[in-house]
Amino acid sequence: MDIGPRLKLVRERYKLSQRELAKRAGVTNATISLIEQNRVSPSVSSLVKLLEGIPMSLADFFTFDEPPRENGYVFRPGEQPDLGNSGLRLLLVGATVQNRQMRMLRELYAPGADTGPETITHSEGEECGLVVRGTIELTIDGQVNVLHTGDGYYFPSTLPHRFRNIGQEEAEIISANTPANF
Amino acid sequence: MDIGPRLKLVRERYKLSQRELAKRAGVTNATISLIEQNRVSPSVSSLVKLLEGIPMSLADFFTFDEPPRENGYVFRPGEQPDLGNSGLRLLLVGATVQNRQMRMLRELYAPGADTGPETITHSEGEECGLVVRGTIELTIDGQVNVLHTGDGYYFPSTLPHRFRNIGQEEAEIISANTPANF
DNA sequence: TAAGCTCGTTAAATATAATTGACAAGCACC
DNA sequence: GGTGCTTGTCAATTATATTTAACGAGCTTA
Repeated sequence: MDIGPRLKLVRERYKLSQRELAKRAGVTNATISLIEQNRVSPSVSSLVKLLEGIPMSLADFFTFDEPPRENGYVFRPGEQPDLGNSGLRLLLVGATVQNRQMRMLRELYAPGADTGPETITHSEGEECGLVVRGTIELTIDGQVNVLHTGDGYYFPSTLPHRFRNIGQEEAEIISANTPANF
Repeated sequence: MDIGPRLKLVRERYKLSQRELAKRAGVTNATISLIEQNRVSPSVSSLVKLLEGIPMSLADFFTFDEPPRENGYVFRPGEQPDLGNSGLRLLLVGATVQNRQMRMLRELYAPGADTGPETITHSEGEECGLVVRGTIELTIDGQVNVLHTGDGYYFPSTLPHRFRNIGQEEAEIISANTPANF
């Protein structure tokens, strides 16, 4: 992932010159020039300063993508970036949507795939989903539920939770959460 | 956003010691120690190396958040009331949730089923969805799109829109919209 | 008890990033 | 042509990050 071109893209999209952004971010224009040429790899703290000058979050920056190709509202499978890791694919619907209010994911769990032995907790928000295929063990606040095709869930993101594919085949969930930031 | 604790959280979730991760990532353990204490702000290139050793993408890392907590959160098919009409079933996930922030529907379109010749427009909100099965013609603001299995959409509810099953078989969409009231 | 391992931390040396101060190219205006 | 402004780039200095090499704490085994 080259930070340089990406930063340049973002900066130009916001119609800022190197010097303008530098002033807002509290760094020098030379820094931006070198970063955009990939001649240095900025420290995270510098990158944060730059993004605050835009402004944009780190998460937005790294999930930033080219503007929509069709009419901007339809997202084909190839246009759904994978936010997951091995055994667990998390395909984001609407990747290029800015300032989103919610996030929809197509979640594909390999047999045995797991969101991790430790549960996940967020500081706010709600999430819901529906099992399209397979068998999922969903643990919410210590309570274990087994979900089959057609079963859904809806819970506050503040509760610790964990997803696990306990079936022999791949499992698929369509999920949505709000607000969009994890 | 403190990188240090975040890195530590991620590293420990993957049950790696500083030295183990250092070896995989091709950096020294001292580097990881200093980063996790926020005594230095790593360069992006170093952070990338570390995440490759886990492995995890930058986007994942920065959208990763603190874990959670809460329950009666699972909804079986028989507990999903139908809000639709003939030819179009709209099954609500999480019917008993109070003061919901969003609404998820399992939408089942009989062949030819239609949300109506007139388009729908709302005063606010966003909606997104994913086609799980079948072929749907989605018209947004006059633009016609044909969606197949795996295709998704995300658009502001203020745009006039219409869904129609143009396939020979039943089509299924999982959708979410926010806020929850139509 | 001591040897041998792992863990995370640290001071000093080295490598890299950020700033300072300058340059040339482009453009507008007179 | 000349002045003044903007743009992005660069060399040398300074500030910061990373490595090297060490330390103490904790644990296991002999």
